[in-house]
This record gives sequence, C-alpha cells and structure tokens, in this order.
Amino acid sequence: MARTAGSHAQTTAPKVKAAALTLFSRHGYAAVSMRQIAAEVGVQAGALYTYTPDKQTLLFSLMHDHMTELLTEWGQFVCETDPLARLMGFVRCHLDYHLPRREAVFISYMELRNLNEENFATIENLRKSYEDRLEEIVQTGMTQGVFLVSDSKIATMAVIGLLKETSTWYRPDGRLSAAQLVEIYQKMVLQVLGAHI
Amino acid sequence: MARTAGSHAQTTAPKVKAAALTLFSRHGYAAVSMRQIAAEVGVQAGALYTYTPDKQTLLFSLMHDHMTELLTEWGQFVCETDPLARLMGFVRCHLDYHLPRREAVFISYMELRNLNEENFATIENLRKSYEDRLEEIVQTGMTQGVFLVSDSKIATMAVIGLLKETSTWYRPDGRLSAAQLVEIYQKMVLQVLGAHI
DNA sequence: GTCTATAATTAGATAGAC
DNA sequence: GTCTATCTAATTATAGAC
Repeated sequence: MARTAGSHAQTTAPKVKAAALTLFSRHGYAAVSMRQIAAEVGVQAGALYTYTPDKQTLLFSLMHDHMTELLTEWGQFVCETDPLARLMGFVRCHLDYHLPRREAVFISYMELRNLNEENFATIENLRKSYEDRLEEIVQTGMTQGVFLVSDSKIATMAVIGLLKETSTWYRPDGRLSAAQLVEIYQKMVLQVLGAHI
Repeated sequence: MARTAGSHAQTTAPKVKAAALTLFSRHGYAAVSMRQIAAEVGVQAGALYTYTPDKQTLLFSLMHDHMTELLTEWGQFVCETDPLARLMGFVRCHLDYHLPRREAVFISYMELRNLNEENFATIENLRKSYEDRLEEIVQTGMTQGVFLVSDSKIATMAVIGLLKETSTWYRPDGRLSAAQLVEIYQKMVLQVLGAHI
C-alpha cells in the first residue's frame, strides 16, 4: 500500500514525543507552547494534534512511558531472594535506568502537579508501586536482621532521595562512569541501612 | 502623617508574597497568573504592580529570601569546630529550617529554570555556597579520618538528596515529630559517611 | 494604593484546503 | 499528514481616574 504524499506518521510521531520530552524537561510543561514543540519537530502547530488529542495527554504519555518501562525493567532484573542481593540489584537497576534518562526523570519529578486529577492518580500509583518494591526489600532485611534501621518508611525515602539527587548533577561525560557510580552508591545505600557487612 | 484612604502597603506587601509562595508552590510559576495571585490577596491584578515590577521579580524575591535566610541561619548556628559536631549541627539546622517551609522549598527546587539568566546565576551561587558548607565538613572529616568516604563530592550530594527528599512527604501533623526526624536523619547521615562511632 | 479599562501578545485547539 | 487561517480565551503589563 503506497503512502499518501506528505505522510510521515512513523517518523513524526516519535519526533513529537522527543521534542516534548526535551522542551518540557528544559523549560517546564506550563512554559512550553504547542507552537514551540511544533517548531522543534519541524511542522506547524496544527499538525501536532494528529498525534495527541491535547497537550495534557502528551505530558501524561511521556510520564506513563517512563514509569511503566521502569517497572518492566525492575521486573526483569529482579531474581535474587536474599534482601542484600536484591538491594544491590535495586540500586544498580535504578541508576542504570535513570542516569541515561535525565530528561524523562526531570519531567517525572517536576510535572506531577500539571497532570489532571485522573492522570495524576495513575502516575502516583505507578510511582508508589516502585517505592513499595524498595520498602519491601528494606522490611525483609529488617526482619532478617541484616539491616539496622530506625524506621523502614523513612529509610526507604532516604534511599530514594539519595539516588534521586543524581539527576541534578550527573553528566554522561562526567568524572565518574555509571559503573563506578553504581559501586559507590551501592556502598552508601548499605551504610544508610546499617547493613551488616 | 495620615495615610491616604485605601492605603494598605504594610499589610498588602507581605500578602502578595505569601499568595505567590502558596500558588507557585502548588501549581508552578508558569501555571499561575497574576490574576490568580491578585484574587488570593483580594485585590485587582493591576494593584500587584505596586509591589513588584513584574512576575519574574516576584519569583526571584521569594527564592532569594529563602536562600539568604537559610545561609544566615546556618551562619548563626555553626560554632563547633569538630567535623562530627558540625555535621550533626548541619543536619539539625537544615531540617529545622526546611521542614516548616515546604512551599518555599518546593519553589527553590522546582523553579530554577523559570528564572532569567541573571537571577538564575544569583540563586545558583547561593545554593552552591550552601552545599559548599556541607562539602567542607565532609572533607575535613575525611582528612581527620572520622569519615570513610569514597568520594567527597558524591557523598555530599547523597546527603543533600537524602535530606531534600523530606520535602516530598513530610507533614507537620505526621507520625514523627521534627525532633524525632532530626535524630533519625543525624544517624543516617553519619552512616552514609561511614563515621566512626 | 487600588480600581477600571485596555493595549499588545500569546495560548490551546479546530476547520477545511491540499 | 500537514498546512494555513482562525476562533476564543487568557496572559502580562500599563494608563489614568479616584
């Protein structure tokens, strides 16, 4: 079946998402206009509405993609049953996924409040589900006596925060490689949780 | 000197800042209009320009206030020379200042990219200056052999991130008091830095 | 200091031609 | 699928009356 002249759906669709990802992460969702996105893609503003019903849905799709891929990644990665090994896997998986995705990470942390009620609830559930996986590891480790933690909820959020901060300073061409960072962070996370090592 | 009828500068000025603080933190700078701020204050939009030359300056003043007060606070707090004691003071001072100021904290983390070039540079310098105070503590502790850290820069950012995450979940009426949190966080920070205790 | 009115611009989204 | 043109609504900021 010959394509209609001027039809570029298969190349334009991802371009729209890519442009929105870059612009939203750089200037913020509310500060970016559909015209700016269109200019970045190389089309007129009206053409964007072939790929998204509205701006809100475009934001949601970026955040939804990011979170579901993260959960899929963790689902495929995890296999160990030992809480210590699972924890090390979590840190590695988290950094491997987040470090190369600075733009999506920024959006996922910053644009929650620009989601409408329904979309917010969906993304929040995914985020919570991710944090729950870590908390479960922490709690198992506590019961087994391998972690020494005052409060599992606080400790979980401390680890999340410690890992999350990488997004503010990490650069792919920085002083330390991703592999080196994984090693350093694995050690620090063990220490925060008072792991017996 | 009798004031002109309808003159409320001394009560309106802080109201404008307070309204902007609340609305910017809740919906984001770009998503909040001057009309919304005016409505929150109880005046018409035009009246706001008696108190700020423009919206950008209003944002800047909020962030500038927050950062300079934080640095002042730390300047008054710090006295110990022992790195361990200084570190404990840093954690206490950081949480005491940040926990009751969720709105300003949110803005300071999220709205950097909505500052113009000049304002951004000013705020970034203040932020950097704050982080430097922590890094200095970490480095002194390393040289004195009280902290066991792979990389002082990374460790500093880890501590910042760990503390910063409190802003996403802390509530004044939550399960744990600020004092209890200070204690828990002091312990976790010591552990991340591999302190000999 | 605050109001009303308004200028000048820009926003998201749609219609219809090609 | 994309373009041009356009609708409607909202935006920041200013001017001048009170």
